[in-house]
Amino acid sequence: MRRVTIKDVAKAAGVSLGTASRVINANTSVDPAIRRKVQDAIAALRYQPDAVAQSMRRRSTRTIGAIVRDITVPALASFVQAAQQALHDEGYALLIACSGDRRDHELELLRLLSQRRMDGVIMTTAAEDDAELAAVRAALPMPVVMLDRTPPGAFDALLLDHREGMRQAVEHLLRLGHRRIALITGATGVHPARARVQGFRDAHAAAGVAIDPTCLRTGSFTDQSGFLEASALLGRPDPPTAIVAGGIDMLSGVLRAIQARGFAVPRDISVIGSADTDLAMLASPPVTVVRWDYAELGRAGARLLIDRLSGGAALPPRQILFPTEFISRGSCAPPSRQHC
Amino acid sequence: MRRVTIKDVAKAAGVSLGTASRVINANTSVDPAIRRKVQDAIAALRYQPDAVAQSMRRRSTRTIGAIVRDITVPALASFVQAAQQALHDEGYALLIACSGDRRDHELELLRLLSQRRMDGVIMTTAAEDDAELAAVRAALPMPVVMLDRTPPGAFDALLLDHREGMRQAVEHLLRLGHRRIALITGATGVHPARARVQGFRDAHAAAGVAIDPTCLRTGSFTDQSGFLEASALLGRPDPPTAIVAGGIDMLSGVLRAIQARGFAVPRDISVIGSADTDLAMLASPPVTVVRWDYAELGRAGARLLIDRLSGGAALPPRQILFPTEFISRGSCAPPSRQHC
DNA sequence: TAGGGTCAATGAAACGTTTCCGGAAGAGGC
DNA sequence: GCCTCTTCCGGAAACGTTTCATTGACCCTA
Repeated sequence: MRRVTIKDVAKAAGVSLGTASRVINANTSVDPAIRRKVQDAIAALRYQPDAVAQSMRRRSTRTIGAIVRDITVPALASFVQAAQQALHDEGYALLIACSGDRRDHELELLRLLSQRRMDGVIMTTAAEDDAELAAVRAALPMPVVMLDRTPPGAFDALLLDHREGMRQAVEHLLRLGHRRIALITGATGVHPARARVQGFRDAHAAAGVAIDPTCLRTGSFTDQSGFLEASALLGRPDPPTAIVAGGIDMLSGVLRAIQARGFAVPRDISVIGSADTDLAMLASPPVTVVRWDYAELGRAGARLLIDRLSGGAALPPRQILFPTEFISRGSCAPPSRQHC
Repeated sequence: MRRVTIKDVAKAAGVSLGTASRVINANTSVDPAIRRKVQDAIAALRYQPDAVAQSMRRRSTRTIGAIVRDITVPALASFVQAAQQALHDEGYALLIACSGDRRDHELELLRLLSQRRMDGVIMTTAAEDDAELAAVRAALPMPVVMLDRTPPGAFDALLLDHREGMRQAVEHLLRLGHRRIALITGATGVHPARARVQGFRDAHAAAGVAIDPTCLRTGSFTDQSGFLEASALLGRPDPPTAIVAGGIDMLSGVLRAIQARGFAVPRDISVIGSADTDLAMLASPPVTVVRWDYAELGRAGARLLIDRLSGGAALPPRQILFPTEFISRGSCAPPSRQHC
């Protein structure tokens, strides 16, 4: 059973290929009677245009590629879902790929997306300044929207104000009396880690409190890293009295480490997370977080891409900064005396 | 700057198109010297085959479509991620689409995936017996793997043994002395809800305990539904002494309802969840769950599809039943007297 | 040496669209 | 009644591959 093509439609309607195509794409004028006949043929044959052939001819796949660290992270999943929905509404589909924040995976995926002729790409990157990554990104023939990254070069970007969020979080802890605050975040080769470290410093500087450099842990953004760093911190003779998890999926690791050590939150240690989740809301006590709307980010990313794809190819790059919000819940308290 | 095509490669190497194609696809024999020349040309020009043109000609996109209820649900995200990884290893990409468990969304997405000539589809469905959905599914020209669904017709399927999992969970509660146990799950038009209800009945029957039909809530699988049903149950004069959340993202809703009512787990009410999550593990007390390996499911789904796509088109449909595991944690206790 | 058989390379067709170009037919103005 | 303009349709080219049928060269055998 052969697939029914536009040729079949044309034959059934007794018109030429070109005419059939014209009524399908409803752009130019065609005689109403003939249009009618073609539409009837389409309906009768259940004709569906072949998207691959259309892509071939139009040189556009109407598909966007997304490279994301790990779609298992709820925040990233909502981002992807929102982007997918917004893109869908505009007739675009979303191809997803997970890099695991690994440089070589990322390289391979970029190659893949370009070979598959994506119309656009939404991505994070494992390292903003890696030369090879930068070269490949720059050589990409389609528009790219960066998610919470600011690599050198002219890219549209969705940025979060982690700096201010972190500043508020640390300010809150300092006000409570904490003087040994730890920050666990990712490598400073990327915007969110850098911005958080800045906010961390900002708050300390404003309060005139010195930072213990060994309490500043910049490794990787994973849950596992959250667990390891927190375990190490808590195992020291002079553990911090508060830990800020500066990564969207690090909170669970930090909490596990705390649980494993038998520490109580917030009596023995105060905790602040980044990005809101079921876990943060329903833990007991509920966890204070710096949060933002990831779904809005997804929609904005789609918007950015669609703008570029519908005529705005030469627009200057736009970087949108999204606010973060400090939500105080029950996981912070003044430090207990024995730890001071 | 035109894209470099195989024609450019052929010209640069001084051979014909066909020859260039043959060395790229390395299938038939070609003179070593010529092969060398072509490979040099490819490297020099940085030629990348155009996947769209290849799809066009080969009649295969090497792309799989996934229709999933909501990728924000961690269990589904790990499924998707595992499937994507396994497919990627075989040279397939994954196009994702979220149906929100809405019948008409699902219909539209199926149309979309067929129009885009996906090589295969992995999907759930909002209703197994809906006539129109069934017709569209059956008319799909590519292999389909069902995720935890058993619609009529011959489909490969990944099934979970929710029945046995639920039986064990309820047995556990009955042993603890509970006599009013509520089950909140999705509509019985789909396998997981049906299987859970069966397991629920199995356990009661085995213990000779009667079921209060008003404690059997089959609505929809969402978090929100978990909240609403649990709120309603807890607001009754004779609330159940235990609630089983029979859906992968219902636990948070149920816990929120309990929290809102001011009930304590497990003193006032025992809780069991379905599918393991950070939330279940890190809540206090940690929540007893029926769990399984969603990533393994994803890999198996990819396997099923790849088998069919590489020669096994005529294989009889395979339905794989995956075990569930009952994990007892701290959220269940004997019912307190005042509720009995 | 003629003829059959192999091997490798060429050229062309095909995949299913869209779009451009030319031409036919009809309408309208003088 | 003729010329021009407009409208609409048909035919064909093009998008970038893969693959099929041909062809040409060469070797081996009778």
